[in-house]
Amino acid sequence: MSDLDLFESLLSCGTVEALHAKTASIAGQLGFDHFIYGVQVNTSLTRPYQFILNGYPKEWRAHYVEHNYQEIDPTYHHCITKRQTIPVIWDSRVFKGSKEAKMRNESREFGLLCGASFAVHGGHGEAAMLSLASSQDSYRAQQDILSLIGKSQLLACYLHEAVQRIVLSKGPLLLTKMELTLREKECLLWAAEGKTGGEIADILQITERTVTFHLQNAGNKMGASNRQHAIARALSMGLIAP
Amino acid sequence: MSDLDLFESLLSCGTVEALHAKTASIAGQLGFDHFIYGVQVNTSLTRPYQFILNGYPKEWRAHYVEHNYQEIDPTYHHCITKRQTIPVIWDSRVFKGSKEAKMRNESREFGLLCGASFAVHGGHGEAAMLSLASSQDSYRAQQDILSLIGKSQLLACYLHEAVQRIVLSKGPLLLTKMELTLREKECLLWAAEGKTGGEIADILQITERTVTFHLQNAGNKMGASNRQHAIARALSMGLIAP
DNA sequence: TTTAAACCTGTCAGATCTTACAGCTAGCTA
DNA sequence: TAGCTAGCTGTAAGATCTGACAGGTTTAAA
Repeated sequence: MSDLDLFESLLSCGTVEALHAKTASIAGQLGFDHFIYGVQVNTSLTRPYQFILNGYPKEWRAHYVEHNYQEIDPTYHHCITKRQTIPVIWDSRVFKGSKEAKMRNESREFGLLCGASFAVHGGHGEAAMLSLASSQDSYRAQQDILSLIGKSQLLACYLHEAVQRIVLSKGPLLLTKMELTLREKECLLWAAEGKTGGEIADILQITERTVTFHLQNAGNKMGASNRQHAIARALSMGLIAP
Repeated sequence: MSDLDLFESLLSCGTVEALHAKTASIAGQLGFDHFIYGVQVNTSLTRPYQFILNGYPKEWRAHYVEHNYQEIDPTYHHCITKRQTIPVIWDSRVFKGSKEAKMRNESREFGLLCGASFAVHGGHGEAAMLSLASSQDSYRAQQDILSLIGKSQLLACYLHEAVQRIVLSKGPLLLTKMELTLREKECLLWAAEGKTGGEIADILQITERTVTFHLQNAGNKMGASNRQHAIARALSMGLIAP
């Protein structure tokens, strides 16, 4: 079975449980003992929606949540907050602050001796990351990570796609149903550029009433309570570009 | 030199020309004779901005543009229009329509015998793709593509990051050092959640006038023309990301 | 042919935002 | 002491947005 077939088998998982098992299996075949996948959708800025597939030791995960380590975790910041596209390999340069180093040392005690994190961003504003870790810390184990970095990144891409199909399409957001029409996007885009209704009307050669209409429709689709909210949602969900 | 070092060398390219040469070199080392990278940003929805790094035969590229093949190109639709995250390997299932098959056959005449396309999406709404092609069409060449698919995907990620850095460093907005006060960020965040001035006043236990004051100051700092604009800028500049 | 979606337009009262004026305190630093 | 910054507050006219009313065309799929 080629690597690609292996990854594609993720796409045929029908349930979260099957996906979890399959991912654990593939990670194991690549030589990783632990994995964790998380995706975040900024449907709300103060309370973003998160879905997590946890293949880490439960104790460490509990410890992480309890200490609110997401706040300081540099891999989280790299992949999710800063939305980088390249992977990050866990080394001392990454965990350079004292708090970060402390967190890293604690994670070692739970068996996460070396590893790397991979980012995937979907087209609907969601940011995801996959972390793969080994309970070996030998030079050999670290070299293995480097040599497997391409396959690992690809695993992240396929896993994200699989999660997308299983969870996000059925999830509370119905991202796929939140498609905006061309006019709605145009109006939102110009509104985000600071244009008033009248100015947008001039730009698009329609009446101000129609601009209001499109912005209203867009806002309703996204559950926005006013124009500002609609713009913020469209931006953070990647429906329009700044 | 490990693969990772090779990919990371892309990040130190200072110019588009250097990046082009380096990418061609890396693609060559992976066994690909041709590459093309394109990124699309929907700044204008009717005429989106595109940046392309063309390592395809010039004749084919000209032919592609002349016939407006972007309209029917299934790899473009997969990576850019539909914003998928997984790669697509060029086979007959992909180019299944008659127009698509015609396009594919013509591309073969220009030396693009087998290949694959890889998608990367950044966190700011941009969609990018990297296509890698070989002028060999042997079973061996096709197997090589499959075995190199992980590295190819990773190349796409690094190339995208490199393009981001070069384009952003030349960009007109070098406002990353913009600093907002705590109150300004708080007000912006709640405004982005759709709260009105009065509601934010209640939340922060200050008067509505003061909310207006902070939002005004934040807007002035960012050169925003109104509240919507300030929210959009703060979001796209990552100033109020939680 | 019917249906649906995208698109477009009008009026109008009331809520909200913008921008101008003006003035206050607290804390820090030169 | 003076100067600066962050934070806070007030008034008021005019611009802009919101929401609820009501109506229309075009296009493409069922």
